Amino acid sequence: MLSMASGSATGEATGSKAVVTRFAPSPTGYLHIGGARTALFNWLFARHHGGKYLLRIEDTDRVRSTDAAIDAIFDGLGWLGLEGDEPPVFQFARSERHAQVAAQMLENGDAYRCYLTPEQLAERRQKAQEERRPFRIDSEWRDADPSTWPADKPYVVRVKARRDGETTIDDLVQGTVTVQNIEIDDFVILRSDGTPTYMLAVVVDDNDMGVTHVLRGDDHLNNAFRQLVVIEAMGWNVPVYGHVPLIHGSDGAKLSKRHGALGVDAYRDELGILPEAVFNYLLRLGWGHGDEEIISREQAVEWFDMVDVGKSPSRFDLAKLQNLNGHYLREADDERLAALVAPRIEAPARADLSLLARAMPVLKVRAKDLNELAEGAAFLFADRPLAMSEKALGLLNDEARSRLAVVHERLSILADWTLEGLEASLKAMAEELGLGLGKLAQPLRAALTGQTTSPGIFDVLVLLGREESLARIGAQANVSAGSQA
RNA sequence: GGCCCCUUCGUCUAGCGGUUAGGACGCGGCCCUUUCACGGCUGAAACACGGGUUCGAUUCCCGUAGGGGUCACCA
Repeated sequence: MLSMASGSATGEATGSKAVVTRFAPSPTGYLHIGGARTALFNWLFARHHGGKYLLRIEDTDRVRSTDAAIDAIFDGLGWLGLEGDEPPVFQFARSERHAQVAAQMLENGDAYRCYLTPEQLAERRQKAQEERRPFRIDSEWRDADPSTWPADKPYVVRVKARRDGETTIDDLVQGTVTVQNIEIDDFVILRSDGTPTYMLAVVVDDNDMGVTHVLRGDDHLNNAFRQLVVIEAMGWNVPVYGHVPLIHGSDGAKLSKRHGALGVDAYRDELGILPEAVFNYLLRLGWGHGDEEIISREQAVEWFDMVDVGKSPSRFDLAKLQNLNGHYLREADDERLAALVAPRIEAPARADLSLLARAMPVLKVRAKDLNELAEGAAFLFADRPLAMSEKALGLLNDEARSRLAVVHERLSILADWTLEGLEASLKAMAEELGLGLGKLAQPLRAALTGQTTSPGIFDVLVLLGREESLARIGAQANVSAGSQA
């Protein structure tokens, strides 16, 4: 048995030990953005301190855990580059060990068999509510002599939490938090079917895995006090805790799976976001380093520490993520982007990777996600006759079409089909006609891309090549009004 | 409701007793310009409220209000 009236976990206690962190998701759904950030912080903290970052799948809830979810979680972590340093631990596989610990606690008198039925509990709970007084488990089995334990009735094993004194946790994020022990209930550690609950398993596994720092969402802060009961009963080392505030939706409500929280796979597949953008965005959500905004992985490892994690919850802001994504898109390798964008193009059969990669430098500056990139690239692979947008059509009036005829004529005899050659030729043409370059460029853009916006017109001409360009211009250049193809 | 936590521009944040309260996203304007972007410049925009402590509070303390979390044989 440990100390008397109180237990405590201090931040300094393990300062000299090698850091071991862990991310322990329950596989009941995809890896959502909040979980991803928790994983990120654990990874970063371990890297920063030269420690280890482990993964544990909390699958003790056999009904809600699925293999698909496990795959989705590993998939998401892999995408973000947050794989564990060792093979993941599957909690359910360790249930025998958990039961052993429960037995040990039973033997030491730190836990007891409780024969209260769920119905009895529900009844008491309801009664407490009706009388408007706080409900606390107060099992008559708590102090029953083991010799009176029925052998043939179902029971759960409850921890025997002390009812006097208080417990303090020195949290890396939340600071000093103290709770009266009377608030900590005799929670269940072993279900009536003999399987361990999360509250037991998490403590046993963290201990056995040598976890020194437990960094997780602050929805677990209250749980930490309960887990301390088991830790103290077993005489184990108390880990350093760091409870990170949750991420809320843009409306301020808790970001849950039914309130707009997407899996990281959705950011990748549906929104076309790059992993480095998610990494950077999540890093800055709840953590800051002066005025720094664009932070590389390496820089993050160097700078990250829990003392800089804020105590207040933050809202998820998609616009900022997209802005960041635009930045990383512009920095990204063109071949890589081409490969990512090709599957998103309408006519994938014609999405020539090398052309796409060549076009990428002028395409990526005007996109903030892969979908926009694909839209911007679509004209490169469009079939003739080109589909014209409303606005593009509006640009192609009689006057414009007759100018296109001139352009077609002149370009068809242009020897130097390069950026420089085309620019010189078109500028000369505009000057001869007494027009601004825009008067020529806009109709030309419409004819070549079917849109009113595109990369620079000379780039478009070069990318499409002489033959295709002339064909597209020719299709729209006409002296007879109304012809559209 | 009990317990715990939180509160700087709309959002993410810097600040750690004395600042014209800084940066970023978003929004407005200007510049660049063949369109759209990018980029550059620039504008509007915040210390929730009330008491203290102090020569002086955004910063420290206490309330109030608001927000969040948690109260399972889920994790």
